[in-house]
Amino acid sequence: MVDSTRHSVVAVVLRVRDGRLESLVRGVPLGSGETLEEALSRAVDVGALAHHEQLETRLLADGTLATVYLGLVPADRDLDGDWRPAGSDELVVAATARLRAKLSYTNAGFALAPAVFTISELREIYVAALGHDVAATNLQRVLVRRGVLERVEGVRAPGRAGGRPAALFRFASSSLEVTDQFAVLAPRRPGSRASA
Amino acid sequence: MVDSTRHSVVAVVLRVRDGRLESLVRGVPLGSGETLEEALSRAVDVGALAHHEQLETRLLADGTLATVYLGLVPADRDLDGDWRPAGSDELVVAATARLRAKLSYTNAGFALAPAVFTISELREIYVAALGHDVAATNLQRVLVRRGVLERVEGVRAPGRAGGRPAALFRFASSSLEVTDQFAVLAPRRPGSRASA
DNA sequence: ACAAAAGTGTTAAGGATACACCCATGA
DNA sequence: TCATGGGTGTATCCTTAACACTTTTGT
Repeated sequence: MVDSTRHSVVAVVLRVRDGRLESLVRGVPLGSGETLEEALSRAVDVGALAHHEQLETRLLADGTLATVYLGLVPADRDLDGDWRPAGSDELVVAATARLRAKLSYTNAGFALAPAVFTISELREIYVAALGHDVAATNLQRVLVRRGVLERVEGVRAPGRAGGRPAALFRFASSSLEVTDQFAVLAPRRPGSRASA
Repeated sequence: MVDSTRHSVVAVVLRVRDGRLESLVRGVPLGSGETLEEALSRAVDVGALAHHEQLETRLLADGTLATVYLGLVPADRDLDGDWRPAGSDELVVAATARLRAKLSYTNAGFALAPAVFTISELREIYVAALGHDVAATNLQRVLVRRGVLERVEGVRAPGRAGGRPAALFRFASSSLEVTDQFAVLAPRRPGSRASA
């Protein structure tokens, strides 16, 4: 047994700030007898992440075997580091792709949004993360229908330009849940209304 | 640097045989300087797999860090080994879950089906892999609509009990493709008919 | 009154399941 | 001609994007 391939854990963290998707990449070598999750928590403050999941394990250019994680930080939480616009870095692209997919069929938005928000604010986050326009009307309808969003007491006062006060919402759950079962060919499930 | 955590590559291979989903699990230690794919090809005959993809990397009970792959073998190809009914093994369960998901939104069936088949035969494969009943009518319609299946010349003669001869089909592609863009909130894509 | 922002009602289109019915073959 | 397996036509349901219209505020 030679001291063969070195192994490391890389965190690719994403957040939306000022209407832009930003990324932060950090890696640490995997310690002897250390868990992947333990190494991850050395690489980044896991407490600041509302959600994280493993992406893939790949051989980096420098010959180390890296297990890559995707982490998401809510808009109202701070995590300092070298944040950059989510660009063309290969790992960041993979992480972004995963995020976009999950925004479509899970409640992953909870991990990017602040605790309480208006539909307009949520729309900005989705636009930045998805990279294409999203209609506020449909965003609300889809997420409410799926039981992902819940109304919160009160409204947000309009700005200096006026306008109707906006209703406040929050995500019903703060852990990842699949909300759109894309199970084609499945028998029709009769009483499949939201059970909550 | 101690000779820290050992790393291995595990192949979880699935196939459908006699209407049942079967699994084969094989693992090898990752050699020094060896690629994950190289180790995989030592663990199993990759040439017999119509498709394979990485599942996850996890710490096994014995303390080795294992990168797990899912492999799929077509019904008309042979790969010997200790095939067992796909059961409750944790890795096999994870692999089965991934397979079921991919059967819904990709053309993954190509990796389980023989080169040419009737809809009935394909239905048996889907039933075994998905674990629930599938209507032949809808299976055909969904897959043909998506451009996943193609007609092949000729028909299969009926058995001794009679019946109409069955049309033959094949998969249009033999590499994994996403056929159902579950992209909710996306603007309507106008000319998105099959481009082939 | 008017502009601006938010929210609701309604329409239309597409995808998918279910089911009734027609087709082709062997005995 | 009847049973059997295969295939097509059609109806219905559901989800969702689009858009017009109403509501509520500030100036």
